[in-house]
Amino acid sequence: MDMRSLCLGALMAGDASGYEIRKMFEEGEFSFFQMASLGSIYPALTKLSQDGLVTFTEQEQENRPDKKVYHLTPEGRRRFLRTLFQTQPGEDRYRSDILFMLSFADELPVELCEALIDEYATRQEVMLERILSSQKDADNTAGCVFLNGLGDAICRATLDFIVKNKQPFLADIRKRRSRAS
Amino acid sequence: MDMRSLCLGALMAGDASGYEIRKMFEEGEFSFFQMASLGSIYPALTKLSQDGLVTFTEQEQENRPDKKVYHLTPEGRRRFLRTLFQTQPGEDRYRSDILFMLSFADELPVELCEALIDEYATRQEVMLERILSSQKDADNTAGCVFLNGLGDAICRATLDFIVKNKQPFLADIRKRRSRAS
DNA sequence: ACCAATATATATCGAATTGATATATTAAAC
DNA sequence: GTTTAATATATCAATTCGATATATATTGGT
Repeated sequence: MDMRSLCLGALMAGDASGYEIRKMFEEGEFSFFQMASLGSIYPALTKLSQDGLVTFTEQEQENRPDKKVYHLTPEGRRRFLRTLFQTQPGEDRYRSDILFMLSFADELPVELCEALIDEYATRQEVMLERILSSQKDADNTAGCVFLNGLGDAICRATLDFIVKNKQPFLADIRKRRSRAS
Repeated sequence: MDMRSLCLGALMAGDASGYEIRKMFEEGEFSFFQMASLGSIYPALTKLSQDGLVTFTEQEQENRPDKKVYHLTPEGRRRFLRTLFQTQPGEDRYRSDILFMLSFADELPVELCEALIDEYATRQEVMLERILSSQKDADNTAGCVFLNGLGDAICRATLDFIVKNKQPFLADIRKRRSRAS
């Protein structure tokens, strides 16, 4: 899914500036399964504006830089929904430095392995907290309710696995190491 | 984690060609939490070779194009491990077109929502199958055993959630739709 | 027997994306 | 009173992706 479609999707929920769209991907509704940086959002919005799929009004704010608030045109809305109908979704991609590093556990000090696992667990806890607070919102769409539930289940399964397997894993490394020496 | 470090990591397990390294990220051990395309692997190997972190021997194969088999130098190995010690791992990133599309479930036909969920479940089943067959390997490192277990747990939690929540979710969409009309 | 598709293998290149930085102002924290 | 974080847009070099070119062998279908 290209950045222009992602921006159209973000504007489906209502008007927003580029900065606000980034927040939707950084902290908001989309942050659990998509991402977008400012360096890709601004050019995408410019292009969408040229193509007539969005319009913008420059809002002068007191004591703030001007804000360009983008708004989906009917054609933009139609185009986005058509994209959803027509495009076969790309493959999911998960990228984790921590898990990559942990795959070399045999070559690392046990303390580092433990630190990596703890860091991974902490991040999952933070994500779970964010999901739980998002679940409290009353105005969630059906899709958001489902996706929050899925995220909740995955985080819990991950944390549960770590609680049960961290110590056995570290013991396994120590055992292999003593056997090798 | 940049591509050069990923390639060094791939070569930790043994000598490999660029094509074989891609397979490690596409289908093999790393495929669950990292990715790398040929267009980034080949330049990275060239650069690593210039920097003396890897060497390569051109193997003439009968009835096959020549194969450049890359080999980690002691310096390359040291550099990689130092990278693991020093770099604080980047944030995990998950990107899913299907889940993004499902967040607009309220605007989509119920049939499309169901198809998207089914497709998501199928992909998870395929991944689980791959993890299970990887778990059968006798020569797995401690890290691989742990990571396969984690992947297993996450896939099962995901599939379990879908089994329990797919029909209620579709019913919720239908209910909201009838209420709106 | 023949044709298409898949697999092995390297390499390149345009297009897209990231991540950092520049610019400017305000609010909050310390 | 000074630094840090937040709001806000914009640009740009470096990186990465995805597609394509090139060449050959094997596999599978008709």
